[in-house]
Amino acid sequence: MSAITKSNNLSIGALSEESGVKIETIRYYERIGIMPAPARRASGHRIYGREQAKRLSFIRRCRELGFSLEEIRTLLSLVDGGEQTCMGVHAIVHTHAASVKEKIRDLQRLASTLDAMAAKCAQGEVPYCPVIEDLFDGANNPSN
Amino acid sequence: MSAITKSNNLSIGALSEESGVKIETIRYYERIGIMPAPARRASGHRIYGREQAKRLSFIRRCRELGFSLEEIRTLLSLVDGGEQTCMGVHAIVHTHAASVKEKIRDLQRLASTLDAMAAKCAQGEVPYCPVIEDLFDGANNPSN
DNA sequence: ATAGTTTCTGTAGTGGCTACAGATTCAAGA
DNA sequence: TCTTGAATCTGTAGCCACTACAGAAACTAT
Repeated sequence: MSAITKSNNLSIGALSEESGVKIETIRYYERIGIMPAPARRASGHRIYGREQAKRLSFIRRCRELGFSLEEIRTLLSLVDGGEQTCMGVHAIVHTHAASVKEKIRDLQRLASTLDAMAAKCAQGEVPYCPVIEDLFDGANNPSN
Repeated sequence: MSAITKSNNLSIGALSEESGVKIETIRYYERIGIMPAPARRASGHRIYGREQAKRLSFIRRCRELGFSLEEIRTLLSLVDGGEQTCMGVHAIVHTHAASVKEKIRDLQRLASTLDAMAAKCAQGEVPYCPVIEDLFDGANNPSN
């Protein structure tokens, strides 16, 4: 909205605030080569332009979607190299979506096991707990 | 089942095999104090007994349920201190279950966003991708 | 001039392992 | 007994994606 915050010469602090990415993280991204080294003032302070601000926001959105920095690197290299196709992007998105869904299934299994445990456990204030017993004696092991 | 594998003097390798926890991880658990330092042979090789084997299996099961080592440490200190109550255990299990469920919700939101992205993307083999556009131009930002 | 904020570089810590390197020790066969 | 190969030992460094410092320099405002 405000024209001021969309200035063309951003300090790292301004960029941080605008993008929601912490200063240290921005420098980290530069160090690992996922953000390009920006121009510098005579003093050595970094200055960023619109281009870089967009790139950083792209990275942040991808991170929020759970993409790894390696995946993001690949995505960005497609863009940078101009070899970007829907096919390539789709493959990455699809693979990532599949792994997210797998993780959901894992966690759902976990959650129901934990609920079952908690249900057993809630009953008493006695100094012996069936949950601990189960975990110690191998509740998941049919041979016991 | 076999009496042999349930021997009383386990080498670290035997313990590893029995518990399904890698040798390096067992040593790591010892280093961080979640497993007690075992007896040693004259040569310095570690020897474990039933007690420790049970403890390690307990830890492994807890890890499979997604408990952090800190949570496990707390659980174990309740057991070790004899202060174990259903209440205390229940609190830990319940808190953990809640955070698992929260993570599930997060991931479900992610998954549907990713699906929506993939759906847009699957269409063409052209060198411009709507997904990349969205991510670059701030699809989630209503002010754009 | 001075105070307070921002930025700079470099390094180390987080969790939960995992992977080495290089030295010893063990177990089994000839 | 000797030898070979497997197991174990210690210690350190790497993984991911940051985060948190320390100490110095440079900005901004009064």
